Amino acid sequence: MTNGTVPERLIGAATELFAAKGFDRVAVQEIVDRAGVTKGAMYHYFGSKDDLLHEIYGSVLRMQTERLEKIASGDGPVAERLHAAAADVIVTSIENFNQAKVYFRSADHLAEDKRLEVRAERRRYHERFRALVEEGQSSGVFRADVPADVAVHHYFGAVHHLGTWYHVDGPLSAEDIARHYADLLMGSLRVA
Amino acid sequence: MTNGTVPERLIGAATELFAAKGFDRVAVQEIVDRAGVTKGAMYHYFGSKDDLLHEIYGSVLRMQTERLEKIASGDGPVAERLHAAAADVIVTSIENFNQAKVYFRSADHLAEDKRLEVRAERRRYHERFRALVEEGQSSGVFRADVPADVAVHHYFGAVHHLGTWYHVDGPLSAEDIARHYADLLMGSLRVA
Amino acid sequence: MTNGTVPERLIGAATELFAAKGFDRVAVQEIVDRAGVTKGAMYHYFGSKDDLLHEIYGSVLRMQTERLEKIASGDGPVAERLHAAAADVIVTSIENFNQAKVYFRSADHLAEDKRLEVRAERRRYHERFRALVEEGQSSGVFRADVPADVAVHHYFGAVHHLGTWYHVDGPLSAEDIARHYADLLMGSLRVA
Amino acid sequence: MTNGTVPERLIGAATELFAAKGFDRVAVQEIVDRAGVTKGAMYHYFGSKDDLLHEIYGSVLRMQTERLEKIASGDGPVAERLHAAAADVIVTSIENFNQAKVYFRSADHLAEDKRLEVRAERRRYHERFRALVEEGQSSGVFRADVPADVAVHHYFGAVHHLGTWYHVDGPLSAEDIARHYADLLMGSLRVA
DNA sequence: GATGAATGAGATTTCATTCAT
DNA sequence: CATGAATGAAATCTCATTCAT
Repeated sequence: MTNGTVPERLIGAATELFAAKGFDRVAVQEIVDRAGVTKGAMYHYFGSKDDLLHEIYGSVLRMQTERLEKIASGDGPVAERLHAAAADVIVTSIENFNQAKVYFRSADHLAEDKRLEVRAERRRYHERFRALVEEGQSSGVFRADVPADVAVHHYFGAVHHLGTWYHVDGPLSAEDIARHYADLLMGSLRVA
Repeated sequence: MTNGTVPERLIGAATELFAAKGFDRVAVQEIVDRAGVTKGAMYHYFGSKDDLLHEIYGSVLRMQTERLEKIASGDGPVAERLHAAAADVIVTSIENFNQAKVYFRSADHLAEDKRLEVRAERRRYHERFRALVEEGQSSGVFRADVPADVAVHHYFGAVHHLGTWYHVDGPLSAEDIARHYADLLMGSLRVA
Repeated sequence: MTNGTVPERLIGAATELFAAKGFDRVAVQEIVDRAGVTKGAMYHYFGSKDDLLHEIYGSVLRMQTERLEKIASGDGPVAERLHAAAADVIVTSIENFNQAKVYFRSADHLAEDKRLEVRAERRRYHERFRALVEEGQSSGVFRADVPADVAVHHYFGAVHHLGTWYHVDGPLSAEDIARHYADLLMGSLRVA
Repeated sequence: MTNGTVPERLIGAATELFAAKGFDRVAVQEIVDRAGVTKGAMYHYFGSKDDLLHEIYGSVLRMQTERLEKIASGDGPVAERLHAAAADVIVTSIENFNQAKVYFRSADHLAEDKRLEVRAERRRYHERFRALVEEGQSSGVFRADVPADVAVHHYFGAVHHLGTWYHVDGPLSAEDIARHYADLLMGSLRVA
């Protein structure tokens, strides 16, 4: 972890450590040791340990929001767009597994102001996804007896949980999981 | 929080605080203050802060394992038993929401020895649930193109996520959520 | 500095150090070293370094307020009461010289809430003293062409300055200084 | 604070900040931010943060010493010269209120070598003022039962205290205060 | 002349745990 | 049974200063 600029190395070290042990279990000293710099350097670039988390958090959130936006606003049938979106979030989460793990498990460790900011962005993401589900429900493609909100929470629960059981070097590739998860989602929404 | 025996009060206080803030954000002092006792008393009954978590953790796990065992070993059709199990875990999680939240989010905060013990128990639970799914797959009631393991992880991801969005005083009752979640699971496993 | 209870030793050590070097120049570590305890012990008894200052500050302020109250509300002629009050504050400041030095120089190092509390108390003290001066002015014993407020600030400036030049083992006793200072005050207020 | 040469801007910024918060509560970063330069620039012109204080300190001291010298060595009656000197120090302190505040409150924050230098200069100032008082005492114009030293300390205590209560935009002008303070001094020295 | 990244030492505070009573 | 004083290690963060550019 001694390649790249100092801030990059710090973000990298923090990502690995937060992913492995959780925000509260990582000391600033560990982060800077792994990045090969001193604490002073870290506080030169980041206002606080929280800032580091916020940065990691924000970059995942931004990426996933952008991708969802692009996929959701495509022009295929809604079932295809939802399937693509559902699979894409898995693939990108696994490709950036450490970042995603940090994102999935450290939501509530941000300080007040940043928490609000992030929560608003998350809500936008959730709503965009829900809109896809609702679109399918209105057009009769998806079952409508389950609230779209509940279905979305259900699915993202599954996604967030990936971090606790999936192993990159296990038998299932990112694409396998993506396909299975998306299939489960599509199946669960099929009209009876 | 001044009713019941001292250990009960301590468990109660710890449950509320761990659920609200997460294990690492709660000081032993807060717990004993809320329980109306002193630190000495806490260390008289519990060996460590970790022990307190372990206790809460264990009681949820034990209860859910017992209930799953009873439901899974019933004699109705497998689809009914799976639906009942899936709904039951939601209802009991919501009925003991704070305990469940602690269970859902503080898995990795246990010390090494207890972590192993708990992990083994969790695995048994997971395997019992998976056996139900496999039973349905073998008998052709459920789709078999998605590994049972993946389906179970998918579902319990959704369940664990409840703690981050569900509110007891919201518009949906425990039974509503239970039915929706179980329906989504059954739908997702239906043969195409 | 290893006699007395732990909080007493801490207050004692802090008083000496704050008096000698000023609040900001004293590390908590120095205080606890001198008191012969650990930092943990200090934070067991005092919420912060500020608290320690507040305690010292408050005890001086309380003592001087009480003494002024008693002297001012006596029943001799106003000139005698003012002279006694002016001399008394010198004597007690010198008797508790370190405490007084801390009080005189570290006013603005308190945190916001405590600063307001202390400022209010100081104002009451100032006003009680000013009332004495005004009483003498109304009754024609003191010159009235100098605002009482200004005269009081003038005198207490002199008093607060004691800490920067007076030495307990110098040629002048507390009583000498007290008499001279009070004489200067009385002289300055004499009608022309 | 972006007019003047870089060193001037630095001195200006430091004066305001030291006056407002005290030397130890001001970070070098704040000073350079307010002056609109970088830390490198500051260390180019000044050897240390201490140096900045020393500069401010020295300029007040030099100015007041010069003015006292001129007034004291005039040829009017000693009472007039003392009154003029006493009033002048007030007026110039208020005209340069921030500088004076820094001077009044940050005496002991200088490093060893500079502290000695400054202390010597202060003593000369004190002695020149005391000489005036003694001159009046010898010639019988002032009371001689109070040591001149004590009277001078008394007066400069009052002067130094100005920084803690006087507000430039309050009801009393610099000249008002100057007159009152000088009157109090003269009154206090009058022979009984 | 001037920059600003980086240091390294030290600041205050927190906290799970122990132990004499 | 229970107390609460005390520990000691570690946590986050600050800051004057240096130095390669």
